[in-house]
Amino acid sequence: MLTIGKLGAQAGVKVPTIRYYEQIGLLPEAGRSAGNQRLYGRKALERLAFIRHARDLGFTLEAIRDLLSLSDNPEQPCVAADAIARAQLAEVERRLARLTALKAELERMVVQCAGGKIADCRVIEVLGDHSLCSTDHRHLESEASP
Amino acid sequence: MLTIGKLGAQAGVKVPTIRYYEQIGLLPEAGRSAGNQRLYGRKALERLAFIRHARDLGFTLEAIRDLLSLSDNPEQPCVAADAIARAQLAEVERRLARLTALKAELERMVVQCAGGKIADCRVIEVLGDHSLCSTDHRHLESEASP
DNA sequence: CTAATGTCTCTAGCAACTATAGCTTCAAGG
DNA sequence: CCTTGAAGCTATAGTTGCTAGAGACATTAG
Ligand SMILES: [Zn+2]
Ligand SMILES: [Zn+2]
Ligand SMILES: [Zn+2]
Ligand SMILES: [Zn+2]
Repeated sequence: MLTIGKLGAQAGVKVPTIRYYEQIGLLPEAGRSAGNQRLYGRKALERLAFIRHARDLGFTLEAIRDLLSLSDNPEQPCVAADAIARAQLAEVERRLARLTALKAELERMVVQCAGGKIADCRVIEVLGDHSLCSTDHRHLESEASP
Repeated sequence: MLTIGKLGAQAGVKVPTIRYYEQIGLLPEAGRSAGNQRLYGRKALERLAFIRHARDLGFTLEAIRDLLSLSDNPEQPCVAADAIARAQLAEVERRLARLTALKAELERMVVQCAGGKIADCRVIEVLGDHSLCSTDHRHLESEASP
């Protein structure tokens, strides 16, 4: 049996994060020691490692919640899980496209600046006027984190 | 003079967002009409467009605050502005590298799944075990938004 | 003049944590 | 056995960049 600190160290997750996952129902309520401290077994470690890895791959906690409940029913078909993964892949591809455009614009800005006064700075100038940009990089749809 | 709604429409920024920018001091307090409604001139529109464009390029509000105060001093040298832009470029490049790795892993997962039961699903399997990954895609340093 | 927008303030909520405060429990050394 | 320090507990508030709602006032079109 692991204390919360050991569990966190093994899974690479900070202690308050584990408590947060329990609070939002992503981890089941842990058993407690005589002194009211949480205790975890191998299953909890596996579940937490799953969460951690999925987070590292950019899945949202909502998606992870669904993936976990799917993985609790091993006899079901896996199409739903695959769909979640494909949606995540599509999301990553959209961000990649946008970031690639941003990178191009930022490089252009930085390269074009001759390094004089603010009044002549290309960085400031381009930031004030999107028509100086070479791509249409604007935020069209919503976008989430990492 | 523009009302807040017209200003937002011209700059492509939602009305509550403008009020939010004023609240956090990114926009100066607007003048008011007789009936206490905010009124904006050309300078406010330019400033808001600058903010919007910088946001679209991924700068944080903190960075934008600095850029704006730099652009208010046109006689100063522009090295500080260029440094902010270069830092943003570096940030974008780091995210790009990470997202590229994520994309590779997600593609591998999706392709390898044969589409049977959850118990045999490669997606679920890989999520539970990072050693099945081909790259080290983990969250090493902190990372900010889109 | 009335009805439909538009605007006002204020508060609360979103994701996914992180930090703080003030307490209790545990493990190890003397 | 006792003390000290680390680790654990709860609860609350803060982070970023907005967005949504309630309820009241202003403006404008017909
Ligand atoms: Zn410059
Ligand atoms: Zn642009
Ligand atoms: Zn599958
Ligand atoms: Zn992995």
